[in-house]
Amino acid sequence: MISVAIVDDHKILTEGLQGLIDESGMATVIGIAHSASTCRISLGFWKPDVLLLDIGLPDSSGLDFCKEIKQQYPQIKILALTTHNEYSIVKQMLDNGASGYLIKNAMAEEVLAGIQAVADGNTFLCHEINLLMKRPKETHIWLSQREREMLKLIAEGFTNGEIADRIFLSPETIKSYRKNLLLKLGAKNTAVLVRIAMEQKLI
Amino acid sequence: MISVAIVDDHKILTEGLQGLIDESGMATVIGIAHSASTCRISLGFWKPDVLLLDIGLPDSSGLDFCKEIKQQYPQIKILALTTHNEYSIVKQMLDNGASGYLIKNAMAEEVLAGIQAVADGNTFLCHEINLLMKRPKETHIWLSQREREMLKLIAEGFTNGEIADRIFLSPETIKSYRKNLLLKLGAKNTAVLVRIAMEQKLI
DNA sequence: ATAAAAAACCCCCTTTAGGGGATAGCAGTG
DNA sequence: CACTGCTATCCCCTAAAGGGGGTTTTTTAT
Repeated sequence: MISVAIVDDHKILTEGLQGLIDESGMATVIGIAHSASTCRISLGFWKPDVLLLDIGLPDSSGLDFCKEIKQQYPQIKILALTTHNEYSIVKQMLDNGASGYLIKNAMAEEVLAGIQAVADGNTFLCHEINLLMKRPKETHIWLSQREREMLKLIAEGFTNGEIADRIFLSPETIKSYRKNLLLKLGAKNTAVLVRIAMEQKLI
Repeated sequence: MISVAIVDDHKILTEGLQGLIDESGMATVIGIAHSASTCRISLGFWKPDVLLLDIGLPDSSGLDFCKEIKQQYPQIKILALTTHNEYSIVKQMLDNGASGYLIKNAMAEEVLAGIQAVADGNTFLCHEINLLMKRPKETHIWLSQREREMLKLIAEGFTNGEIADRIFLSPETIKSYRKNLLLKLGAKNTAVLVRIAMEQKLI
């Protein structure tokens, strides 16, 4: 019997999940938390095999929280359960140690299949996410650390000069990065750049 | 007994909701749809008293769908059930005919209270949304039709001149709108303008 | 009735962004 | 070893945005 813990602030969803998992016979829910902080306290007691983790938690990003849990409890398999179907979010989640990724409109069967798969040490992606990740590389936008940093500063309204001062680079360098970002994201100008960045959840 | 229909693409959530409502004794779920199109077909047969409606449907915006349903079936009370806690979304939903608004991290009791309230002809907002809507007017951002239109065109990357051509106005007028938008949203430049617009779901 | 708003328009001037290049070190990979 | 990607730098020039004013008409709400 696989022990499962759930962290999600959608209370109705967690109740539904609990019923679904407990009735499956293959796994049992040993704990539910509605925030990262309460989960942090209880996780040591629960010691679940699998943790179902949402990203939009009220007090923390599931992305950071995933990394944190994996460092403290490397044996716990993390199965992301979110509404996000953007490449950058999925990639970050997997990079941060998640063993699987489900989107919330997945079928109930996929949740159970995912729990089974990650408990067995495999990686599991639900159908829609699997299709997303298998798309040719060119359709995915992926930026370097510096580029993401730049993008954040641009979206915060800093000019090239201000960014240069802030991160101790030449304004001309910032200009180059900016041009490159426009190219990479296929944006005509800053307005579109910021829009795409937010749509793709790059910032 | 209040008859309830649910439209939401999160299958696990709808199952949980169904159990919750059916067990309450005060209402019964007579239909579930996972998309606007399937709901559109079934709604005439179901004739529910209350419709629980999500916004992030795969094939349509719940905002538009709400207006559509209200026009065709004015007697059906619509209770929004979404993840969005932005003023503009709540306001648009209520303007489009919704009788109530719940966010998905609300307590189970609030869902039942909401169903009861809207079935009785009252307006119902869950606790968090009630607080949000009661905040002083100045903290809410609300734009005119023209301003929203402008904002969309700016976020699509059009320059003042291009926008002017497109909507047959003087480029100087567009400039004025732009300056005004920066003021209203408290944005330093276009990058911040677009970011805030997307954060507040104004576009 | 009258006061807000929304909607539309105009001028001057400065700053910032964008389009077009080009160069070069340095890390990791086949 | 060549190649690719990331980092960082520089120049020229044009286009666009932003800051500071200002006016008028129409619509909408009280």
